[in-house]
Amino acid sequence: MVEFVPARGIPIYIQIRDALRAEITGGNLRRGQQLPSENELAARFHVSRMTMRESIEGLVNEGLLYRRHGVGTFVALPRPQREHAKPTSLSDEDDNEHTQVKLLELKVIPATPKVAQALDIPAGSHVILVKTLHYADGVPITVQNAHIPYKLFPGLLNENVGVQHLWTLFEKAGYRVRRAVQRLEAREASKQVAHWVNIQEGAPVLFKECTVYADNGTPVEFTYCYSRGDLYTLTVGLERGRRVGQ
Amino acid sequence: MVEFVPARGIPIYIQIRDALRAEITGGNLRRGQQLPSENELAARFHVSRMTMRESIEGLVNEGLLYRRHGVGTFVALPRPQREHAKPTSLSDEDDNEHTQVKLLELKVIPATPKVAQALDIPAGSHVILVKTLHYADGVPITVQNAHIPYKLFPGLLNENVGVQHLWTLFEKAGYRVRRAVQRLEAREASKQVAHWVNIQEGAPVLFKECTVYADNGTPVEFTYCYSRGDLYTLTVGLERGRRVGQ
DNA sequence: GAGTGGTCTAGACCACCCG
DNA sequence: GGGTGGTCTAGACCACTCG
Repeated sequence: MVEFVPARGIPIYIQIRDALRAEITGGNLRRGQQLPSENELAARFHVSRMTMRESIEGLVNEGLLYRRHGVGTFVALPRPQREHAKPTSLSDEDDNEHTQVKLLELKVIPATPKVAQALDIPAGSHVILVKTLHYADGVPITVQNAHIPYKLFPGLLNENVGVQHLWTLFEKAGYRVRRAVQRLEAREASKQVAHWVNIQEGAPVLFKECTVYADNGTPVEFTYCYSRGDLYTLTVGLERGRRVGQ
Repeated sequence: MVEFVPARGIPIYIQIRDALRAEITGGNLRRGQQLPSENELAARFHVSRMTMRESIEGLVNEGLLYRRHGVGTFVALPRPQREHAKPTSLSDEDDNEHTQVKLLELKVIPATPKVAQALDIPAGSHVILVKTLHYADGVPITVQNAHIPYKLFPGLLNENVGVQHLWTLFEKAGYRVRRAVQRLEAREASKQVAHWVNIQEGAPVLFKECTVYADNGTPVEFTYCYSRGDLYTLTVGLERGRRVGQ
């Protein structure tokens, strides 16, 4: 935490933040340990205290540090799991190498009333349906029906849908994905779902409805998912808002 | 957004933030509308630009505004639902007046290995078991088994458990609840669960495991929940971290 | 009282976007 | 080029906690 040569091009407060994060996750700073005061850190890194605070702020938001007014700044425990849970457009943890995705259908259809409402478009508008089957270790786990407003992404049909996350395509089109709302239920498998994921009709499935929003609030995706109850666990990290209402 | 008399005792940036939030949610500022520049707002509220930015920052984090470098600050759509989803220690949306909670059991037991691991305490340590049944509109929906390290809250047994959220009790004891991790599955109802929520054995239930952490990273609660699949929907808001990795 | 984090100022220069 | 947000400074005073 002593030697520090700022690079050009990258904001200093981010460089300091990265340096501190490395110290913490690397184990040089132990859990519960108190950091030097903001003034001392600012002097050590040769920046103003405001800049130093900006660095610390980010780590507090990440949950790596916490502050106590009038006392000091401390190292929190390592993050329990995948916090800052990025909402993902697929089945939430499909990033590892043991998962595969198979494209079942890709076509333009009129939006059902429910889909239209979720996407905030007129009922019957064109939406792109992306139906996929998701495997883990070769076993089919999840059937997913994603709906995307055709107007927002008219070029989507030419892209490599199913291979990349839909999100990647959204960002290419200039929509920064920011929020998602999921609704979760336990249901009985319909005949169709049972067929796809290879279980008995009526067996429990985790049903998920998910609406994804860009940072300007536009809904960009509405998805139904059906996952095998016996093989699928959805993990969600929740965080309390920062300084909200205070 | 013009007249503004700062009150004493409350930080100005919070007062400005509240004023702006009211403008937005009140509908005076429409979605997509551009706000005056930071400089102009600072002048209007008679504060420095840094203070003005602090106000805006919070609203951006809440998702009410978004910024575009070199362009301006804009009003996002109203929040889709209960974003900033506070993790709640109960079944997640038990705040309204149509829900009741019945205390089934309250006792100290030795921690099972799984509970001990989740709470980061030695196996067999004392934990407080709070078993509750949650009703919506008079219908039993959820059975919950909450486990709390006895060492952290030795006085909990004397409190009005079951009436207030456990969280309230945590905060009284000086633990600020900050994060939670939930694991969700669809399962078949066991005979016991089926009995409590009045469904057939084998019917689908939403199973939830939840670990709750204080802001210093200490696990304060580990909970199992079983909810009727046909009547219960869990809604979760996800947000992308701010400036994470950037 | 001494030290900490919390708030706030009045400037500055930079990076980005647009016409 | 002109306006926007992004970064940064070198101070100041306040509110909180603890010994």
